[in-house]
Amino acid sequence: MGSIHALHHATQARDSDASRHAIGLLSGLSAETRKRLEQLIGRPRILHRGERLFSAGSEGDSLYLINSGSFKAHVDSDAGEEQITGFHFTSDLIGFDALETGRHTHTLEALETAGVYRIPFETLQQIARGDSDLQRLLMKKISRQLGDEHRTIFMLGRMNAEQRLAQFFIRLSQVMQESGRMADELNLSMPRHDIANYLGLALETVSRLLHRFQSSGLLKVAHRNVQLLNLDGLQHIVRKGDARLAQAH
Amino acid sequence: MGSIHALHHATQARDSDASRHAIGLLSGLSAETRKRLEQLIGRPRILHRGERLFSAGSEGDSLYLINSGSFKAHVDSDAGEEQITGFHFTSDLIGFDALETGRHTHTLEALETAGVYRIPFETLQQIARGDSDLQRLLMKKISRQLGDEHRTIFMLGRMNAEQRLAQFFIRLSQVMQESGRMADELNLSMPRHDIANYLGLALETVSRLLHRFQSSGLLKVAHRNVQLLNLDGLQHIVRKGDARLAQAH
DNA sequence: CCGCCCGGTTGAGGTACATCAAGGCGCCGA
DNA sequence: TCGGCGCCTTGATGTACCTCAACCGGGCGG
Repeated sequence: MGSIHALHHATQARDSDASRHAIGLLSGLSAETRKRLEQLIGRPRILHRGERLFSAGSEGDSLYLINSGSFKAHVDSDAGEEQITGFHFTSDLIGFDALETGRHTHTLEALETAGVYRIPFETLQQIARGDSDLQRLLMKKISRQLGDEHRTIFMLGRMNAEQRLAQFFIRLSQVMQESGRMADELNLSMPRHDIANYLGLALETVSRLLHRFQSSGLLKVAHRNVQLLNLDGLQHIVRKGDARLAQAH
Repeated sequence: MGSIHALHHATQARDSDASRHAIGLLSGLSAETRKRLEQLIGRPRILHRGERLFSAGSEGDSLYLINSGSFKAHVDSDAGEEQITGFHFTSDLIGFDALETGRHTHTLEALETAGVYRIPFETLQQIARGDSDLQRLLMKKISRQLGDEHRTIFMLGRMNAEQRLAQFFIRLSQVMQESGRMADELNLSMPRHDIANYLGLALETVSRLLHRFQSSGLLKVAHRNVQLLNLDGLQHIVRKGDARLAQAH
């Protein structure tokens, strides 16, 4: 799911703090490289809900570092059908998809007010030429995205509805942990419609499953706030594909 | 589908010729770089059907250039369920998935006898440091894979069975064209089971659809040989999701 | 040349999900 | 305070596809 990073910030940091936060992701790099990167990126661009960072088919020669907020990435058919390929959140690096042809293969749309740094790819690569750590970091980020998409493909190809939703929450929880926040409370930044679309389900199915999960004591849902009460149980569903087994234990 | 490159070679070239072919994919690079690469790669490793180039979870510090033959890439659940994420064929560069953590996220298995060059990633990157064309080539290859996986995700999330199979053949046909061969005759290197798995369908469904496509005059299937008789019709199915429209015209 | 086995086809029946349809609820603006 | 409108929930029905099961045919070993 790209990095399935689509959570609300409970607190919105001041711009300067937030900036340091996202750029901090580039730690481990030499002071020299960091300095050059900081000069390169300038001020973040602000987007509001529904605004597009870029669209499928548009030209792209840059990467974008998400400083705050969240995005959905989607591809669209000629008929205008949309399929969300992943969600992205603070510290994600996006835009790799334009590298092959110079045009983006998917669209990135803000789920809430968000800020991103634009990083011209050519310049970034010049800097990377002199810093193998940065080179490695870039490869890691793009490789991670490949891994995320493999997981998404597995989900869509082999999992039933329960497994999909359970895995969705588990991965959101993991992302929370990685960014150092509570892993058992989620504030979803996307509507049910987008969750369903991402999972390849009808939104009614998602709604019913949420109800069932709550009845099973797996989680507690209030609007877009979700308390994860039994992560083991969710994990159990993903493995066995049967919710009844989860509450049995 | 990675590059959905899984076709038989109608003719098997001599080793030296085949080698030149795959390495030829690196054309556009400077003579100096090509020379260094050719020194780097040595002799190809030969794998037979069912053998694994690498497995999910295993350590990986190299890329692999497919010189001949074809592979399926798949991820597996704890329960041993397999989901094919893509097919790869001659001239594909694979193994990017290990870059993030040093371990592969999926398994690559030969569909037929195949030869691959191993390219240690660290060394490759050193060479790339002095050659921005090679750097760009690497990025293009990995970016292409991202684009392929986006298409796969769309297929699994939004398309019905007919659309999936039609798209499968269209993409195989495109790959044929790119490698300069007849675009209307396919010699599949994978069994029905793998096609079905990749498309997220039961193999019986694939079998029935093949029959229907043949009845509609869209293609002619004999064992693993498939003649594409009406690519426009297939394209029509992908767009509209309704085979009856295809034969109507 | 025969028989087996694997990959593929064909058929009958079940089901997990989508679709269609009718509310409910919280939020915003008047 | 009251509509009105998104967003979500809940229920009733339909169906695309899966599952189970029998069968077919070609290739290969004996």
